[in-house]
Amino acid sequence: MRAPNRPSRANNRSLELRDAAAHLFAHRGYDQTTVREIAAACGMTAGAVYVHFGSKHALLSAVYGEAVTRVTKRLAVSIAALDCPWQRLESAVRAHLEAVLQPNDYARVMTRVLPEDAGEARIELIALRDRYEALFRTLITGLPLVPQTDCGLVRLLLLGAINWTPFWYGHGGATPSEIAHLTVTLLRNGLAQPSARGL
Amino acid sequence: MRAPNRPSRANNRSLELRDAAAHLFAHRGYDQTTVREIAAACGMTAGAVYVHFGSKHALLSAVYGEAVTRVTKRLAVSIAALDCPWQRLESAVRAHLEAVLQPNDYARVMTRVLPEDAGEARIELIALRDRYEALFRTLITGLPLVPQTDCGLVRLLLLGAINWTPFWYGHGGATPSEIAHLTVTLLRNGLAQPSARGL
DNA sequence: ACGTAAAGTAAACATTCGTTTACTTAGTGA
DNA sequence: TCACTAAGTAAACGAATGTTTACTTTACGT
Repeated sequence: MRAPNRPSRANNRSLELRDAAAHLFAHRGYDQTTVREIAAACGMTAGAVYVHFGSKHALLSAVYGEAVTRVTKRLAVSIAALDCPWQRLESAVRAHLEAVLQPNDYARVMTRVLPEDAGEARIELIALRDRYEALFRTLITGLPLVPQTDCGLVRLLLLGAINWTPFWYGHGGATPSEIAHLTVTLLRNGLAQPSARGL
Repeated sequence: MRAPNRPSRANNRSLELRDAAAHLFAHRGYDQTTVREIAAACGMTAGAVYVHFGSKHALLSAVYGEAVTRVTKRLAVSIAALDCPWQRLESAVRAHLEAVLQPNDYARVMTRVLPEDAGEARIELIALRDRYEALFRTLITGLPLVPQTDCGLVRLLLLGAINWTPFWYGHGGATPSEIAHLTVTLLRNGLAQPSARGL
Protein backbone atom coordinates (compact mmCIF):
# COMPACT_ATOMS: atom_id res chain seq x y z
CA MET A 1 0.00 0.00 0.00
CA ARG A 2 1.08 3.50 -0.62
CA ALA A 3 0.95 6.19 2.02
CA PRO A 4 -2.13 8.18 1.00
CA ASN A 5 -1.12 11.49 2.56
CA ARG A 6 2.33 11.82 1.12
CA PRO A 7 2.51 12.16 -2.64
CA SER A 8 4.86 9.19 -2.54
CA ARG A 9 6.98 9.19 -5.58
CA ALA A 10 3.97 9.75 -7.76
CA ASN A 11 5.58 13.09 -8.43
CA ASN A 12 2.63 13.79 -10.63
CA ARG A 13 4.66 15.22 -13.33
CA SER A 14 1.35 14.83 -15.14
CA LEU A 15 0.50 18.26 -13.81
CA GLU A 16 3.83 19.61 -14.91
CA LEU A 17 3.17 18.21 -18.36
CA ARG A 18 -0.34 19.63 -18.41
CA ASP A 19 0.98 23.07 -17.49
CA ALA A 20 3.61 22.93 -20.19
CA ALA A 21 1.02 21.82 -22.73
CA ALA A 22 -1.30 24.64 -21.68
CA HIS A 23 1.50 27.16 -22.16
CA LEU A 24 2.38 25.92 -25.61
CA PHE A 25 -1.21 25.43 -26.78
CA ALA A 26 -2.03 28.95 -25.62
CA HIS A 27 0.90 30.56 -27.40
CA ARG A 28 1.24 28.56 -30.59
CA GLY A 29 -2.01 26.69 -31.02
CA TYR A 30 -2.69 22.99 -30.85
CA ASP A 31 -1.52 21.97 -34.28
CA GLN A 32 1.70 23.95 -34.15
CA THR A 33 2.68 22.42 -30.84
CA THR A 34 4.50 19.09 -30.94
CA VAL A 35 4.58 16.41 -28.30
CA ARG A 36 8.36 16.67 -28.31
CA GLU A 37 8.18 20.35 -27.40
CA ILE A 38 5.85 19.66 -24.50
CA ALA A 39 8.14 16.92 -23.26
CA ALA A 40 11.23 19.08 -23.65
CA ALA A 41 9.60 21.86 -21.63
CA CYS A 42 9.52 19.37 -18.75
CA GLY A 43 12.99 18.05 -19.43
CA MET A 44 11.68 14.73 -20.69
CA THR A 45 11.62 12.90 -23.96
CA ALA A 46 8.52 12.47 -26.06
CA GLY A 47 7.98 8.86 -25.07
CA ALA A 48 7.59 9.74 -21.41
CA VAL A 49 4.53 11.83 -22.20
CA TYR A 50 2.66 8.66 -23.05
CA VAL A 51 3.24 7.33 -19.55
CA HIS A 52 0.90 10.05 -18.32
CA PHE A 53 -1.41 10.74 -21.22
CA GLY A 54 -2.67 8.30 -23.80
CA SER A 55 -2.44 10.77 -26.66
CA LYS A 56 -1.92 14.38 -27.58
CA HIS A 57 -5.69 14.78 -27.73
CA ALA A 58 -5.99 13.53 -24.16
CA LEU A 59 -3.53 16.22 -23.13
CA LEU A 60 -5.67 18.85 -24.79
CA SER A 61 -8.75 17.51 -23.04
CA ALA A 62 -7.01 17.75 -19.70
CA VAL A 63 -5.89 21.32 -20.36
CA TYR A 64 -9.31 22.36 -21.59
CA GLY A 65 -11.09 20.79 -18.64
CA GLU A 66 -8.80 22.47 -16.16
CA ALA A 67 -9.26 25.78 -17.97
CA VAL A 68 -13.04 25.57 -17.64
CA THR A 69 -12.81 24.57 -14.00
CA ARG A 70 -10.52 27.47 -13.14
CA VAL A 71 -12.40 30.16 -14.97
CA THR A 72 -15.70 28.88 -13.62
CA LYS A 73 -14.42 29.13 -10.07
CA ARG A 74 -13.03 32.59 -10.64
CA LEU A 75 -16.31 33.74 -12.09
CA ALA A 76 -18.36 32.29 -9.26
CA VAL A 77 -16.23 34.06 -6.67
CA SER A 78 -16.39 37.38 -8.46
CA ILE A 79 -20.18 37.55 -8.48
CA ALA A 80 -20.90 35.88 -5.16
CA ALA A 81 -21.29 39.06 -3.11
CA LEU A 82 -23.21 41.09 -5.68
CA ASP A 83 -26.95 41.53 -5.95
CA CYS A 84 -27.62 43.96 -8.76
CA PRO A 85 -27.92 41.86 -11.94
CA TRP A 86 -26.04 44.45 -14.00
CA GLN A 87 -23.19 44.52 -11.54
CA ARG A 88 -23.14 40.75 -11.50
CA LEU A 89 -22.85 40.63 -15.26
CA GLU A 90 -20.14 43.28 -15.35
CA SER A 91 -18.17 41.47 -12.71
CA ALA A 92 -18.53 38.20 -14.59
CA VAL A 93 -17.37 39.81 -17.82
CA ARG A 94 -14.43 41.37 -16.02
CA ALA A 95 -13.48 38.02 -14.50
CA HIS A 96 -13.73 36.34 -17.86
CA LEU A 97 -11.65 39.04 -19.52
CA GLU A 98 -9.00 38.95 -16.83
CA ALA A 99 -8.76 35.22 -17.21
CA VAL A 100 -8.56 35.43 -20.97
CA LEU A 101 -6.32 38.45 -21.30
CA GLN A 102 -3.78 38.11 -18.56
CA PRO A 103 -0.98 35.80 -19.59
CA ASN A 104 -3.04 32.94 -18.28
CA ASP A 105 -2.28 29.89 -20.32
CA TYR A 106 -5.29 27.81 -19.38
CA ALA A 107 -7.98 30.37 -19.99
CA ARG A 108 -6.42 31.37 -23.26
CA VAL A 109 -6.66 27.84 -24.57
CA MET A 110 -10.43 28.13 -24.22
CA THR A 111 -10.57 30.88 -26.81
CA ARG A 112 -7.65 30.03 -29.07
CA VAL A 113 -8.13 26.31 -29.53
CA LEU A 114 -11.28 25.37 -31.34
CA PRO A 115 -12.95 22.15 -30.19
CA GLU A 116 -12.98 21.16 -33.83
CA ASP A 117 -9.23 20.71 -33.67
CA ALA A 118 -9.49 18.15 -30.93
CA GLY A 119 -10.50 15.15 -33.00
CA GLU A 120 -12.06 12.48 -30.84
CA ALA A 121 -12.03 14.73 -27.79
CA ARG A 122 -14.25 17.21 -29.64
CA ILE A 123 -17.49 16.21 -27.95
CA GLU A 124 -15.92 16.48 -24.53
CA LEU A 125 -14.53 19.96 -25.12
CA ILE A 126 -17.84 21.22 -26.43
CA ALA A 127 -19.61 19.89 -23.35
CA LEU A 128 -17.10 21.64 -21.12
CA ARG A 129 -17.51 24.92 -22.91
CA ASP A 130 -21.28 24.68 -22.83
CA ARG A 131 -21.18 24.14 -19.11
CA TYR A 132 -19.27 27.38 -18.74
CA GLU A 133 -21.43 29.40 -21.08
CA ALA A 134 -24.51 28.30 -19.16
CA LEU A 135 -23.30 30.55 -16.35
CA PHE A 136 -23.74 33.51 -18.62
CA ARG A 137 -27.16 32.29 -19.62
CA THR A 138 -28.22 32.55 -15.99
CA LEU A 139 -26.71 36.01 -15.60
CA ILE A 140 -28.42 37.31 -18.70
CA THR A 141 -31.86 35.88 -18.07
CA GLY A 142 -31.62 37.58 -14.68
CA LEU A 143 -31.41 41.02 -16.30
CA PRO A 144 -34.44 43.31 -16.53
CA LEU A 145 -34.40 43.54 -20.30
CA VAL A 146 -37.03 44.96 -22.59
CA PRO A 147 -39.73 42.34 -23.18
CA GLN A 148 -39.28 39.76 -25.91
CA THR A 149 -35.54 40.24 -26.07
CA ASP A 150 -33.79 37.16 -27.46
CA CYS A 151 -31.62 36.37 -24.46
CA GLY A 152 -29.84 33.55 -26.24
CA LEU A 153 -28.78 35.87 -29.00
CA VAL A 154 -27.62 38.48 -26.53
CA ARG A 155 -25.51 35.89 -24.75
CA LEU A 156 -23.90 34.74 -27.97
CA LEU A 157 -23.09 38.28 -29.07
CA LEU A 158 -21.66 39.10 -25.68
CA LEU A 159 -19.50 36.00 -25.54
CA GLY A 160 -18.37 36.63 -29.09
CA ALA A 161 -17.30 40.16 -28.27
CA ILE A 162 -15.27 39.09 -25.26
CA ASN A 163 -13.92 35.88 -26.76
CA TRP A 164 -12.48 37.87 -29.63
CA THR A 165 -10.58 40.25 -27.37
CA PRO A 166 -7.37 38.18 -27.26
CA PHE A 167 -6.88 38.94 -30.95
CA TRP A 168 -6.60 42.66 -30.44
CA TYR A 169 -5.93 43.20 -26.75
CA GLY A 170 -2.88 45.37 -26.22
CA HIS A 171 -3.40 47.48 -29.31
CA GLY A 172 -6.37 49.29 -27.87
CA GLY A 173 -4.80 50.22 -24.56
CA ALA A 174 -7.94 49.48 -22.57
CA THR A 175 -7.81 47.42 -19.38
CA PRO A 176 -10.09 44.43 -18.70
CA SER A 177 -12.03 46.57 -16.25
CA GLU A 178 -12.59 49.29 -18.80
CA ILE A 179 -13.61 46.81 -21.45
CA ALA A 180 -16.03 45.12 -19.08
CA HIS A 181 -17.56 48.42 -18.05
CA LEU A 182 -18.02 49.66 -21.60
CA THR A 183 -19.46 46.32 -22.67
CA VAL A 184 -22.10 46.20 -19.97
CA THR A 185 -22.90 49.89 -20.25
CA LEU A 186 -23.40 49.35 -23.92
CA LEU A 187 -25.66 46.42 -23.26
CA ARG A 188 -27.62 48.39 -20.70
CA ASN A 189 -28.03 51.86 -22.11
CA GLY A 190 -26.46 51.88 -25.52
CA LEU A 191 -24.06 54.54 -26.65
CA ALA A 192 -26.23 56.90 -28.68
CA GLN A 193 -26.40 60.51 -27.58
CA PRO A 194 -29.70 60.89 -25.73
CA SER A 195 -30.82 63.48 -28.26
CA ALA A 196 -30.15 61.07 -31.12
CA ARG A 197 -31.92 57.98 -29.83
CA GLY A 198 -34.41 56.23 -32.03
CA LEU A 199 -37.90 55.44 -30.85
CA MET B 1 2.78 37.83 -78.61
CA ARG B 2 -0.39 36.52 -77.11
CA ALA B 3 -3.80 37.85 -77.98
CA PRO B 4 -4.62 40.07 -75.01
CA ASN B 5 -8.40 39.91 -75.26
CA ARG B 6 -8.88 36.19 -75.49
CA PRO B 7 -7.78 34.23 -72.45
CA SER B 8 -5.70 32.20 -74.90
CA ARG B 9 -5.00 28.85 -73.43
CA ALA B 10 -4.17 30.43 -70.11
CA ASN B 11 -7.11 28.44 -68.81
CA ASN B 12 -6.48 30.14 -65.51
CA ARG B 13 -7.07 27.12 -63.53
CA SER B 14 -5.42 29.30 -60.92
CA LEU B 15 -8.90 30.57 -60.15
CA GLU B 16 -10.23 27.05 -59.98
CA LEU B 17 -7.46 26.18 -57.58
CA ARG B 18 -8.09 29.27 -55.50
CA ASP B 19 -11.78 28.41 -55.23
CA ALA B 20 -11.03 24.87 -54.18
CA ALA B 21 -8.55 26.12 -51.59
CA ALA B 22 -11.10 28.59 -50.27
CA HIS B 23 -13.65 25.81 -49.89
CA LEU B 24 -11.28 23.55 -48.02
CA PHE B 25 -9.74 26.26 -45.87
CA ALA B 26 -13.22 27.44 -44.90
CA HIS B 27 -14.45 23.99 -43.94
CA ARG B 28 -11.42 22.35 -42.39
CA GLY B 29 -8.99 25.13 -41.59
CA TYR B 30 -5.62 25.90 -43.08
CA ASP B 31 -3.52 23.34 -41.25
CA GLN B 32 -5.93 20.46 -41.77
CA THR B 33 -6.08 21.08 -45.50
CA THR B 34 -3.36 19.48 -47.61
CA VAL B 35 -2.04 20.64 -50.94
CA ARG B 36 -2.91 17.22 -52.31
CA GLU B 37 -6.55 17.68 -51.37
CA ILE B 38 -6.71 21.04 -53.06
CA ALA B 39 -5.15 19.59 -56.19
CA ALA B 40 -7.44 16.57 -56.15
CA ALA B 41 -10.49 18.85 -55.91
CA CYS B 42 -9.42 20.24 -59.28
CA GLY B 43 -8.54 16.86 -60.74
CA MET B 44 -4.84 17.58 -60.67
CA THR B 45 -1.85 16.29 -58.81
CA ALA B 46 -0.06 18.17 -56.07
CA GLY B 47 2.86 19.16 -58.25
CA ALA B 48 0.64 21.09 -60.64
CA VAL B 49 -0.40 23.44 -57.86
CA TYR B 50 3.12 24.85 -57.84
CA VAL B 51 2.78 25.87 -61.45
CA HIS B 52 0.21 28.43 -60.33
CA PHE B 53 1.20 29.25 -56.75
CA GLY B 54 4.64 29.31 -55.26
CA SER B 55 3.56 27.79 -51.98
CA LYS B 56 0.62 26.84 -49.84
CA HIS B 57 0.99 30.14 -48.03
CA ALA B 58 0.71 31.99 -51.32
CA LEU B 59 -2.56 30.16 -51.94
CA LEU B 60 -3.87 31.30 -48.60
CA SER B 61 -2.83 34.86 -49.36
CA ALA B 62 -4.72 34.73 -52.64
CA VAL B 63 -7.83 33.38 -50.97
CA TYR B 64 -7.65 35.88 -48.15
CA GLY B 65 -7.11 38.80 -50.48
CA GLU B 66 -10.04 37.81 -52.64
CA ALA B 67 -12.19 37.38 -49.56
CA VAL B 68 -11.43 40.90 -48.38
CA THR B 69 -12.06 42.32 -51.84
CA ARG B 70 -15.43 40.62 -52.15
CA VAL B 71 -16.74 41.45 -48.73
CA THR B 72 -15.51 45.03 -49.07
CA LYS B 73 -17.41 45.43 -52.30
CA ARG B 74 -20.53 43.92 -50.83
CA LEU B 75 -20.35 46.21 -47.86
CA ALA B 76 -19.79 49.32 -49.96
CA VAL B 77 -22.84 48.54 -52.09
CA SER B 78 -25.04 47.86 -49.09
CA ILE B 79 -24.45 51.26 -47.49
CA ALA B 80 -24.15 53.39 -50.60
CA ALA B 81 -27.75 54.65 -50.66
CA LEU B 82 -28.14 55.19 -46.92
CA ASP B 83 -27.69 58.42 -45.03
CA CYS B 84 -28.61 57.75 -41.40
CA PRO B 85 -25.39 56.62 -39.71
CA TRP B 86 -27.23 54.02 -37.64
CA GLN B 87 -28.84 52.55 -40.73
CA ARG B 88 -25.50 52.54 -42.47
CA LEU B 89 -23.93 50.60 -39.63
CA GLU B 90 -26.79 48.13 -39.44
CA SER B 91 -26.62 47.55 -43.15
CA ALA B 92 -22.87 47.04 -42.96
CA VAL B 93 -23.23 44.57 -40.13
CA ARG B 94 -25.93 42.72 -42.07
CA ALA B 95 -23.74 42.57 -45.15
CA HIS B 96 -20.83 41.31 -43.13
CA LEU B 97 -22.97 38.69 -41.43
CA GLU B 98 -24.50 37.52 -44.68
CA ALA B 99 -21.04 37.16 -46.14
CA VAL B 100 -19.73 35.30 -43.12
CA LEU B 101 -22.73 33.11 -42.41
CA GLN B 102 -23.98 32.05 -45.78
CA PRO B 103 -22.03 29.08 -47.08
CA ASN B 104 -19.60 31.54 -48.59
CA ASP B 105 -16.18 29.98 -48.62
CA TYR B 106 -14.16 33.14 -49.11
CA ALA B 107 -15.72 35.24 -46.39
CA ARG B 108 -15.57 32.38 -43.96
CA VAL B 109 -11.83 32.08 -44.39
CA MET B 110 -11.56 35.61 -43.03
CA THR B 111 -12.95 34.56 -39.67
CA ARG B 112 -11.80 30.97 -39.41
CA VAL B 113 -8.18 31.26 -40.49
CA LEU B 114 -6.02 33.28 -38.20
CA PRO B 115 -3.31 35.34 -39.87
CA GLU B 116 -0.92 33.79 -37.37
CA ASP B 117 -1.27 30.50 -39.20
CA ALA B 118 -0.05 31.99 -42.42
CA GLY B 119 3.65 32.04 -41.65
CA GLU B 120 5.48 34.44 -43.96
CA ALA B 121 2.21 35.69 -45.43
CA ARG B 122 1.14 36.82 -41.97
CA ILE B 123 1.96 40.48 -42.47
CA GLU B 124 0.06 40.58 -45.72
CA LEU B 125 -3.09 39.01 -44.27
CA ILE B 126 -3.08 41.39 -41.32
CA ALA B 127 -2.78 44.35 -43.68
CA LEU B 128 -5.72 43.06 -45.71
CA ARG B 129 -7.85 42.58 -42.64
CA ASP B 130 -6.95 46.01 -41.31
CA ARG B 131 -7.99 47.56 -44.58
CA TYR B 132 -11.40 45.97 -44.19
CA GLU B 133 -11.85 46.85 -40.56
CA ALA B 134 -11.03 50.47 -41.36
CA LEU B 135 -14.42 50.61 -43.08
CA PHE B 136 -16.08 49.96 -39.75
CA ARG B 137 -13.91 52.57 -38.14
CA THR B 138 -15.39 55.14 -40.49
CA LEU B 139 -18.92 53.95 -39.86
CA ILE B 140 -18.51 54.08 -36.12
CA THR B 141 -16.80 57.45 -35.89
CA GLY B 142 -19.73 58.75 -37.94
CA LEU B 143 -22.19 57.81 -35.20
CA PRO B 144 -23.55 60.40 -32.77
CA LEU B 145 -22.24 58.69 -29.66
CA VAL B 146 -22.05 60.02 -26.14
CA PRO B 147 -18.92 62.17 -25.79
CA GLN B 148 -15.60 60.56 -24.95
CA THR B 149 -16.73 57.14 -26.10
CA ASP B 150 -13.75 54.97 -27.05
CA CYS B 151 -14.70 54.37 -30.68
CA GLY B 152 -11.81 51.99 -31.22
CA LEU B 153 -12.97 49.80 -28.40
CA VAL B 154 -16.54 49.86 -29.68
CA ARG B 155 -15.35 48.76 -33.09
CA LEU B 156 -13.34 45.90 -31.68
CA LEU B 157 -16.22 44.67 -29.54
CA LEU B 158 -18.61 44.91 -32.46
CA LEU B 159 -16.31 43.05 -34.82
CA GLY B 160 -15.67 40.44 -32.15
CA ALA B 161 -19.36 39.83 -31.67
CA ILE B 162 -20.01 39.35 -35.37
CA ASN B 163 -16.80 37.49 -36.14
CA TRP B 164 -17.70 34.91 -33.55
CA THR B 165 -21.12 34.21 -35.05
CA PRO B 166 -19.93 31.39 -37.34
CA PHE B 167 -19.23 29.30 -34.26
CA TRP B 168 -22.83 29.27 -33.12
CA TYR B 169 -24.92 30.33 -36.10
CA GLY B 170 -27.67 27.84 -36.81
CA HIS B 171 -28.21 26.88 -33.18
CA GLY B 172 -29.83 30.19 -32.33
CA GLY B 173 -32.30 30.26 -35.18
CA ALA B 174 -31.82 33.96 -35.83
CA THR B 175 -31.27 35.28 -39.35
CA PRO B 176 -28.45 37.63 -40.30
CA SER B 177 -30.95 40.47 -40.52
CA GLU B 178 -32.25 39.80 -37.04
CA ILE B 179 -28.76 39.54 -35.62
CA ALA B 180 -27.72 42.78 -37.30
CA HIS B 181 -30.80 44.60 -36.03
CA LEU B 182 -30.39 43.42 -32.47
CA THR B 183 -26.69 44.25 -32.51
CA VAL B 184 -27.15 47.82 -33.66
CA THR B 185 -30.19 48.40 -31.49
CA LEU B 186 -28.13 47.21 -28.58
CA LEU B 187 -25.32 49.55 -29.51
CA ARG B 188 -27.73 52.42 -29.90
CA ASN B 189 -30.17 52.16 -27.03
CA GLY B 190 -29.13 49.21 -24.93
CA LEU B 191 -31.54 46.56 -23.80
CA ALA B 192 -32.39 47.59 -20.26
CA GLN B 193 -36.03 48.20 -19.49
CA PRO B 194 -36.47 51.99 -19.45
CA SER B 195 -37.57 51.83 -15.83
CA ALA B 196 -34.39 49.96 -14.90
CA ARG B 197 -31.80 52.14 -16.60
CA GLY B 198 -28.84 53.39 -14.63
CA LEU B 199 -27.89 57.05 -14.52
C1' DA C 1 17.56 -7.65 0.38
C1' DC C 2 14.56 -8.35 -3.24
C1' DG C 3 10.80 -8.21 -6.51
C1' DT C 4 7.70 -5.07 -8.56
C1' DA C 5 5.95 -1.49 -11.03
C1' DA C 6 6.01 3.22 -12.25
C1' DA C 7 8.93 6.62 -14.74
C1' DG C 8 11.91 7.65 -18.22
C1' DT C 9 15.23 6.98 -22.29
C1' DA C 10 16.79 6.18 -26.90
C1' DA C 11 15.58 4.80 -31.05
C1' DA C 12 12.85 3.34 -34.44
C1' DC C 13 8.21 3.18 -36.93
C1' DA C 14 4.83 4.51 -40.00
C1' DT C 15 2.72 8.28 -41.87
C1' DT C 16 2.06 12.59 -43.68
C1' DC C 17 3.08 16.84 -45.79
C1' DG C 18 5.08 20.64 -48.50
C1' DT C 19 8.00 20.87 -52.11
C1' DT C 20 11.18 19.57 -55.97
C1' DT C 21 12.72 17.13 -59.97
C1' DA C 22 12.70 14.93 -64.40
C1' DC C 23 9.84 14.09 -67.86
C1' DT C 24 5.65 14.34 -70.96
C1' DT C 25 1.86 16.74 -73.36
C1' DA C 26 -0.16 20.14 -76.08
C1' DG C 27 -1.23 24.60 -77.81
C1' DT C 28 1.07 28.89 -80.03
C1' DG C 29 3.68 32.03 -82.91
C1' DA C 30 6.85 32.68 -86.59
C1' DT D 1 6.93 22.66 -89.83
C1' DC D 2 9.39 23.57 -85.76
C1' DA D 3 11.11 25.61 -81.73
C1' DC D 4 9.15 27.42 -77.48
C1' DT D 5 6.68 27.47 -73.38
C1' DA D 6 2.94 26.85 -70.07
C1' DA D 7 0.55 22.96 -67.90
C1' DG D 8 0.56 18.71 -65.91
C1' DT D 9 2.23 13.97 -64.22
C1' DA D 10 4.61 10.57 -61.50
C1' DA D 11 7.73 9.89 -58.30
C1' DA D 12 10.81 10.91 -55.03
C1' DC D 13 12.83 13.87 -51.26
C1' DG D 14 13.47 15.46 -46.78
C1' DA D 15 11.78 16.84 -42.79
C1' DA D 16 8.46 16.55 -39.10
C1' DT D 17 5.05 14.23 -36.32
C1' DG D 18 2.31 11.14 -33.16
C1' DT D 19 3.13 6.91 -31.36
C1' DT D 20 5.34 2.42 -30.07
C1' DT D 21 8.90 -0.67 -28.52
C1' DA D 22 12.68 -2.53 -25.92
C1' DC D 23 15.41 -1.41 -22.41
C1' DT D 24 17.07 1.04 -18.13
C1' DT D 25 16.58 3.41 -13.76
C1' DT D 26 14.64 4.14 -9.28
C1' DA D 27 11.79 4.32 -5.31
C1' DC D 28 8.70 1.69 -2.53
C1' DG D 29 6.43 -2.36 0.06
C1' DT D 30 7.28 -6.65 2.13
